[in-house]
Order: sequence, then structure tokens, then C-alpha cells
Amino acid sequence: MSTLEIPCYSFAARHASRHIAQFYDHIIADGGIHTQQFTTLMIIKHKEPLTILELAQEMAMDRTTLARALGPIERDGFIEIANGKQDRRNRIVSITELGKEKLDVAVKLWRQAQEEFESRFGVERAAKLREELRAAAEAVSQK
Amino acid sequence: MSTLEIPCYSFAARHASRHIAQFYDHIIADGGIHTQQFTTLMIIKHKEPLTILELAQEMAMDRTTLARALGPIERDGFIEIANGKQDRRNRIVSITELGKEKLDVAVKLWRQAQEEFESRFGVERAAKLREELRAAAEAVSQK
DNA sequence: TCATATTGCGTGCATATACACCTTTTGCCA
DNA sequence: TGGCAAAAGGTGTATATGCACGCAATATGA
Repeated sequence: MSTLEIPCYSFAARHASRHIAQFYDHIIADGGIHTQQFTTLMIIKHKEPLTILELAQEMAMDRTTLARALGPIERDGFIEIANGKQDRRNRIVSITELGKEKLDVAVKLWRQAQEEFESRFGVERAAKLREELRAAAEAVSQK
Repeated sequence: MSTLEIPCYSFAARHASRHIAQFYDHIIADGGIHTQQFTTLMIIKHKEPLTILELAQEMAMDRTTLARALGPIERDGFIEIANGKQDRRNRIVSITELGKEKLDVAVKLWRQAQEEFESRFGVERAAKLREELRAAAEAVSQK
């Protein structure tokens, strides 16, 4: 594989991200949601109720990207988005009972994916990589 | 940042990929192409002429994803896609003179991004991360 | 209190990503 | 050599990603 000939850190990250995401999606897809949606539901469940902006900050994502990602899981009835009472600019996101049920199934599949990844890559090595990815994201995010 | 509360390797990779890509794009954008397009042009320049499938394999990408990514850079005149002579199923990709000019400018900006990343994250550490990303992608790709 | 700045959000647009399905062309072998 | 499998590629559909821009609601200060 001549992929390595361009030592671009961005390409390396993108490349790994694509393949790892595919790996997870192929395992989690049976649960009816994608890996990205799984993460979103997990955050919502543990932090609800919260606004679009708060959710975007929790996930370190662009606000508009996240807002659009909510579309499919709202359409499928996994979350609800209501108008804010105190501040009417806000949109309040919360998980539904159906969403919690989906999440319960997905969590089991996600654990399988996590374990399979650790099995293939190594537990210590995986933890180290995750920490380095977090640090790299932080390094490029600071002004 | 409570992002860390979900120790998902897929989310960590996606998160880092997003932010690193943004970091690179903000530097390279002045050259008129995106980071992903830069990588594509680099590969094409050094491997041309090559088919869609060969290019996709070089970049370890899905064939259809890559084929669509060629649209904008073909439209802008940076590459040409011709029909194969020997095998008429093939589409032969090559870079144009305009594409080479764009690439020359982009390479300079890309080097700036590389150096800035290494400056922020550390040269050795960055090299190690890139290698681990490559290994992780390989680990999840094998059957 | 009113004008203005700020905040929270939605939308249009463009690229990125990949799966399912289809057509065309080629290769192979009975 | 005729038919069928395999290969190369294109298209429809759906999610992911983020920038520029605009609107409505809130906060602020004179």
C-alpha cells in the first residue's frame, strides 16, 4: 500500500477515521442506528435536557453539523426537540422512551465493537491512541 | 469538556479527524483547494495515469466516494478523465498543467500546516501518532 | 426605554462518505 | 464460440461536515 508515501497527518487521521467508523458501523448497524447517532444518543441521555449549542459543545462538533444530524433520529422518534421556555431562542433536546430502547440494544453492539477493536489492536495500545487523538484535537483547536 | 466520558475509539478518531481536517483546511484553503483534494492531486501526479479503482486503492478509499470527489477537481480543470483504450471499462485519470500549478501552491501551504502541527504536537509524537493511525486502520480492515 | 450588540438557531450551498443496485465490457471455459 | 461469471464503473439515496448568511430573541448600555 503506497498510502504512506504522503506523510500528511490530516490524511492519516481521515483515513483511520473512515475505516474505524466503517468497522463500528458494520457491527452496530444491526441495532438500526449508526455509530455517530449512537454517540449522540448517549450524550443526550446522560445530559438531557440540553440545547443544540450545549450538545454541540459536548460533542466538540460544529453547531450546524450537529443540528442536521439530529434530523434523522428525531424523524425516527428517538429524540424530541422542543422550544425553550425561559429563553425562546433555545431548542431543548431530550431522548424518548423509544430512543432509550434503541440505545440499550446499540450499547451491547457497541461494546462488542469496542472489545473487537481492543482485541485486534491491543487494550493498552488502543487506550494510548485514544488519548493521543484527544490531545491532537486539542492541540489544533487552541487559538 | 465531557467528550471523554464516552471512551469510544470510533468517536475519538472521528473527533480528531474533524478538527485536524479543519486545521489543515484553514491553512490550505488560500490555495483554492481543500486538504482532501490536495492529497488526491498529489497521488494522481505521482501515479498517473491510473484508473478510478487504482486511485481508490492507493488512497484506501471507497471507489464511489473517490469517484465523486473527482467531480469538483475535474470541473475546475485540475484533472482529466479519459476512456481507457485497451480496456474500455476503464476511466483513466491524469493531472493537467493547471492542476500542477495549483498543486505547487498547495504544497507550500501544506508544509506550513505540517510544520505547525508538529510544532504544536511534537515531531516525534506526531510521527508516532501517524504510525498508530495507520496500524489501527489496518487492524480494522483485515478480514 | 430605546437603540444596538450579542446570542441561538435555521437554511442554502458545497464537499465527503458509503451502500445497494445497475449497465457495460471483458475474460473464461465447456 | 456462445454463454456466463467477473470486473470496472456510474447512479440513487442517505448521512456527515462546515461555512456564509440571515432571522428572531435577548441582553446591555446610554
